[in-house]
Amino acid sequence: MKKFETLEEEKKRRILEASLFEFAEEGYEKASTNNIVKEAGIGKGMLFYYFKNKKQLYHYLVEYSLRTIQEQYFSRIDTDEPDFIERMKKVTRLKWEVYLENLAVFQFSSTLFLSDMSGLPERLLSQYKKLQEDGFALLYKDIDLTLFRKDVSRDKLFHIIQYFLGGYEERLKNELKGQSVQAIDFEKYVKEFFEYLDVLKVTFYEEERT
Amino acid sequence: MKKFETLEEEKKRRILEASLFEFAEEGYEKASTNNIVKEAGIGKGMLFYYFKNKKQLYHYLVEYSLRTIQEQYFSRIDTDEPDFIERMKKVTRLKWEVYLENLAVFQFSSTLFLSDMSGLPERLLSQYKKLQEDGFALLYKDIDLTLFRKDVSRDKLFHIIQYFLGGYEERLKNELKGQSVQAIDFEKYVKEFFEYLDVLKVTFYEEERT
DNA sequence: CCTCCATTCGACCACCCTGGTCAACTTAAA
DNA sequence: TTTAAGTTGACCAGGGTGGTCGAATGGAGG
Repeated sequence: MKKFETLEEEKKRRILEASLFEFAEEGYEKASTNNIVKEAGIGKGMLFYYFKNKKQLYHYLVEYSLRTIQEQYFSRIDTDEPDFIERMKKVTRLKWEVYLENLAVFQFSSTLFLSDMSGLPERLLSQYKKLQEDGFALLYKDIDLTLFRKDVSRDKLFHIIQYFLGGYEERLKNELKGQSVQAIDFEKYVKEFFEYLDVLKVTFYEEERT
Repeated sequence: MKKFETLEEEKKRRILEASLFEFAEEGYEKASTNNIVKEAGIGKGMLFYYFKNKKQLYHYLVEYSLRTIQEQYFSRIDTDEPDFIERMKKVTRLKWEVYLENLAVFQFSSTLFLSDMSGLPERLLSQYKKLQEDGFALLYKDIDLTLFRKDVSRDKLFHIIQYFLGGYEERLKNELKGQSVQAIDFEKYVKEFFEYLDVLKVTFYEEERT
């Protein structure tokens, strides 16, 4: 939609943010265009001047979100780090940074990925598929497997770390819910998180050969 | 509500289940009494014959859920097991069993606990507080701390296990979403889960003294 | 100054759903 | 046959829905 793209940045930001949050919280059907225009501070008519209807707005948001995640997050992951746990440190730190700078996009996406996307246009579906593949590869490519201890299943150690990351992230989101982004002492949580991963290094990696 | 309590079991079950699911999925405000009566297969009038209004129905569901979790789950946790990981095995197995037998209650409760409960009557609030305290004690009371290895923070090992449990549970819920309860090969997941915990025993507990 | 057109607004539309009521009906017991 | 409890769904006023459109605004070009 050229009309929307050429808008001044600030207004664009307000409309995108309001729309992403509304769809994230309510889902497609129940999201209210009235709420969106109220939150974005524009007249009702403008939304349908920029986007021809609710569905087209939604598709625009999906594309925008997938692109943002690709550009801001995935494309910046450092796959030169062969130590799995060290890579997880870097990946997670980057993820949180990008998350806090793009709250609306991430919240919209996390509900999007859980929802039924089968109704989306082909172009968006393949864009999503590519994102999945990239994300998977970036996490596991060129990992040095010899670091792990050998008396238990390496796959299980791998997965335990994954589940731990998921659980920790969720607790973090719950704890920070409602706080303003600026008020969050980011480094404090990074430090604590790294300490946990260091414990996993001691317990999951082979002992240092002296 | 005496009217409702003395109903035949089957009808009671249908109404409870329909209500719990509706409130769980939509939240209090957006939950529709029309949907509930349709799903429960009763006339609109009956719901307001049993419960004087929407709010009273909701309060009844809260109390019912708290009571169910207390009776079916918490009161059956075995606190004689001093080995933390072994206790987690027992607790989790019991939790899953009860979860599958009371899907509606657990789904309602998990949204309830995340929501703002400050508007609830005092009686329900203190009932909830008691549940929290009990749950905490049952998980940590009389644990044998000497089993853990001593070269890393015991608290961190504790928490990592907690986060792992949370992450694993969430993945399981996602994987099983949409499947009918009967179709689930419960034991398969229990077995896999226990294997993970055994890995944690090897890595987090002190080596056997020979 | 006027003209023109892109931009902006919000009142308005027909439609749908809401929590709750109530007159009418059925059932079952006395 | 009488009485009361149980049950129904049409109905209500109120509010929200996605989307439209006539009118107002503002700035550029003549």
